[in-house]
Amino acid sequence: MPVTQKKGKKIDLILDALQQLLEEKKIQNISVSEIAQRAGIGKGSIYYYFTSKDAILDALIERSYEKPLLTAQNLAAQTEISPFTRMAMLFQACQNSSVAFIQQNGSSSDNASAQDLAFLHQKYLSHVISELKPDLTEIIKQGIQNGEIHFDYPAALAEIVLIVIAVKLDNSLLPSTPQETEETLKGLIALLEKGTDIAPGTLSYLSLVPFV
Amino acid sequence: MPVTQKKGKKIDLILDALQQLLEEKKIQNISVSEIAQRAGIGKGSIYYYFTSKDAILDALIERSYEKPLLTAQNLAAQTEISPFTRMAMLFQACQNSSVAFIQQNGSSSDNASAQDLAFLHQKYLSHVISELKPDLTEIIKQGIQNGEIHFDYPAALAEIVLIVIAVKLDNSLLPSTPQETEETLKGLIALLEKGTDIAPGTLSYLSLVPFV
DNA sequence: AATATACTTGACCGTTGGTCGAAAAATATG
DNA sequence: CATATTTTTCGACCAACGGTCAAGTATATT
Repeated sequence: MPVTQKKGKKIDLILDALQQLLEEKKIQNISVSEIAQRAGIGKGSIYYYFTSKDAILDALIERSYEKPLLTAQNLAAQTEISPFTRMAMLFQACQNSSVAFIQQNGSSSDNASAQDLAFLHQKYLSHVISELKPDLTEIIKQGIQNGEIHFDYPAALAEIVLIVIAVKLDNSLLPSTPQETEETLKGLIALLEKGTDIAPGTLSYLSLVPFV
Repeated sequence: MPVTQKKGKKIDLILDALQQLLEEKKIQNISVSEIAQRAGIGKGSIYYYFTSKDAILDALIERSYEKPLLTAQNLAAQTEISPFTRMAMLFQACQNSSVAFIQQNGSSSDNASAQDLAFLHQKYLSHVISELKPDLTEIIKQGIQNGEIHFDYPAALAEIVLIVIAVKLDNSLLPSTPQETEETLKGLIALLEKGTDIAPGTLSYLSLVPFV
């Protein structure tokens, strides 16, 4: 049995504990001792595997997006599928992953300003955008080669789309009503279709993304 | 001498102290006692004016953007100036304000992961986008009426532009090299010009915005 | 002068993130 | 199997934190 396997098991135990606790309360109100207790290990052991409380959170977010990110990479490689379909699948893959613990948990007993989740959200946004950008860029580039998309800055376009969608999807940076989100999304689609010479309606699937 | 005046003086003293300290180190490494010490008052007094450490930060950010936001509102009202010029002025006004303490301070002796500034940045982004949105929307609406801009979702367009620019300007959510920022910006301009039937080049001033 | 109100303060409290040395478990070596 | 060596576990411990508070001082009101 390889060492990494065993080490991984313990690490997963800790991450599971944190993930559980995050569904109950906010990070700022979760102590390292609490994580240890929930994981059924001593507090000291936590610091054998992680350098800081922050590092645990980082690892959890990374783990949560391992699978959808892999999906994204595979998607980027499948050139026989239309770039738009692949984009749609990419966004779907993100949606379906365990973003659950990112969502607001208003039922908690403890109340701190909504801003307390800043850590989590900042990390989520940062991670998902930067990881997805290369794949989406690749997809767009292929769309340009196929002549289905007309635009000179594929990487920039990928980043713009990801930023807007991720920020609106997160809904904590700029809390919005579903109507407002819908409007922004429509605007983005209109801008993209007109700005990249895509046939109107091609991108309409984006509005089907199950926001919040 | 009105009471609010005196109270305001003390509050400004506290905010000044925090602003100073933020130029030296990260919030997580700034203690409330330290703020009090720098402000020349007792720690207890801080809690006479603010309910929490977080609230001090909120107030500082709000104070920092009072003037540029006022400028933005005035700008929105001046219909005789071209909407593009007003947009440029708006972005300039934001740049010139005291965003200094938002910037990364790599020279500090203490080292925590860059993510520690999450609070600050989250609040900065949230504040500046939501406050500027109505004004930019108004400017765009006027541009549409003038026939200078063609687009069906002015509010959405304002939000999209603000999100992308603010996120890239902040440069902490998605740390980028100046070249990458330049590329994204060029892409945004191209997308806007093509997507809203603006004459090419009209928006090029955006690339002059002194990014980081 | 007396009373009431607005403001100031630092000692104090409960908790926290993180350290540490020792113990225990696991593994390797003979 | 025993012994040596490394890896892993642990909770008492620490300094430091955010926040409270009762007691004090200034200021205004009568």
